Amino acid sequence: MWMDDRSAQAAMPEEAWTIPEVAVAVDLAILTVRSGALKVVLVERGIEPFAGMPALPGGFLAHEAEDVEAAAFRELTEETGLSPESLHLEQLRTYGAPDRDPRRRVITVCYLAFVPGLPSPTAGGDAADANWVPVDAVLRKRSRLAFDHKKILADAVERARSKLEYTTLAAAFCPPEFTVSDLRQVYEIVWGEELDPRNFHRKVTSVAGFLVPTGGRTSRGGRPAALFRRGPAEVLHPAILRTPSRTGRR
Amino acid sequence: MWMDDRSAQAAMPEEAWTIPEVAVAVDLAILTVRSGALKVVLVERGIEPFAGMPALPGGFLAHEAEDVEAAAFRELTEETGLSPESLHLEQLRTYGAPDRDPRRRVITVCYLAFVPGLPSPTAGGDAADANWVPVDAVLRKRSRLAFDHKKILADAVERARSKLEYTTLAAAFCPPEFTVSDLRQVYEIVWGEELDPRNFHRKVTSVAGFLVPTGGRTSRGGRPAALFRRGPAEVLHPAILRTPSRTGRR
DNA sequence: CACCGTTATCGTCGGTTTGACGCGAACAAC
DNA sequence: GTTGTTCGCGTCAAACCGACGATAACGGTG
Repeated sequence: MWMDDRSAQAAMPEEAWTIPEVAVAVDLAILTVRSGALKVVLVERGIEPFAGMPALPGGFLAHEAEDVEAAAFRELTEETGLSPESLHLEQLRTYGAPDRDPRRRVITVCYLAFVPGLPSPTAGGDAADANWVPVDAVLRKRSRLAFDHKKILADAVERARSKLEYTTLAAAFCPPEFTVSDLRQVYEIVWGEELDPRNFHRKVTSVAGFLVPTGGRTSRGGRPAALFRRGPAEVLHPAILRTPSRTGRR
Repeated sequence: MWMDDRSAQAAMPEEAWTIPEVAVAVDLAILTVRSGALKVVLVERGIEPFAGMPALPGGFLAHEAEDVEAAAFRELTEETGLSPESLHLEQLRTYGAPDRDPRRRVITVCYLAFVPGLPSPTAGGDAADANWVPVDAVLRKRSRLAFDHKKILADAVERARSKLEYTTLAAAFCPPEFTVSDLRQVYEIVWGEELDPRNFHRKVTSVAGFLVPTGGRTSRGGRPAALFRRGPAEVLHPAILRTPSRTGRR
């Protein structure tokens, strides 16, 4: 407590208790849509524990005074080379099980970055490798990640999926000019679910401020499709919900 | 990082850098519905900093190995005397701004407890007082809380409000047998918004598994109302949404 | 008992959103 | 021209919404 802890430390001589300090880390679930798949940046650990095993990028605070979110941005920049200006970076959750690191006590504040256009990560430091990896392969039963990173990744993916329901974020994964089909593919890739092209078209075009028609058209085999640019809206009104069977909630 | 941090520490001699350690606290937004109002447990700080100022209950980890969620449960039990069996306790967010505590670096993992039937808190330790306080009074412009606790409380209240939209939690704040009006009052109190009794009645009675009629009736002035028990459902299908004007989204 | 105020419950109405799906338009390839 | 493909419009029934009228069933008052 801010005040002395009156019950847990009551039996202890007062001068024996000092505020415990633990190592604080940040971990990053950096997600993107690439080559038709939802992918995450994984590094291969070069040192123990879990040497050789894939893990989420992350690290300890650089110094005692570093802001946690700043540490997340710093790690993101270091791992991906991305300049963090136009970045969706949001706190996911803090994982603090006492045994999550076999060496010592570590609690990790996890952040989710779900952004397009990131470059390929470059392995460095104690990371033997760093790559974009398809999420569905990582989340399969047999696949393993270091620490509790598989659970963290699962939480991050669920958060990313639900963000598409309520925000216009999906359009950011499309080229500057894109068709409704391009946009639909982003949804299908992230949700892992096929959507009816006609109903999807009706929904996205009826949300004010989501799509701005450019007048242009593209053709890729069938009837030419109208081109759109991203509109000013950031929230979807109404939302584009997944089928309830896939989420459990709602 | 799990591996050495290759850029932030690159300029430093390798042996000069050790993993920084910070104090980790938990803070609790313990919300309930009491005497017709949404209330939160606040303590009055007995020591600096912010001595004499109201604050959320919370505290540092008892020892280096204590689980974070266990620390939250421990603090909850200490402050309220509640046995934490049937408890909704969920992680809200971690607040880690470097200057949030004027004395030293502290990051705090915040939890939300939104449960009925808690006893009155008993002040102790360095807390000069502990009480249930109406949330709306605390969130007013002129009101102040220690540290960043006002922001934390605002986040907690928003979370609690949205939980009523998607879950059957509100029924837990009603007696074992209750009327639709009892349930509606919970919604109105938490949301700070009046609801149409007729539409509310239609909605809650049409959600499968939410309410189970007991056959009994109560009378409190007007026409006797049917009595219900809580049903097995935990999620609301369809959801009972607030009017969009109050939330911004949707 | 008649009446009234109050609350509960049912029902109606028009509007919106939904999923399922038919259909023709507009292209490319052959 | 024919075929295959994608696109985009339209239809339909079902679900759901907010607004609100109407009635039922009390307790209280005259």
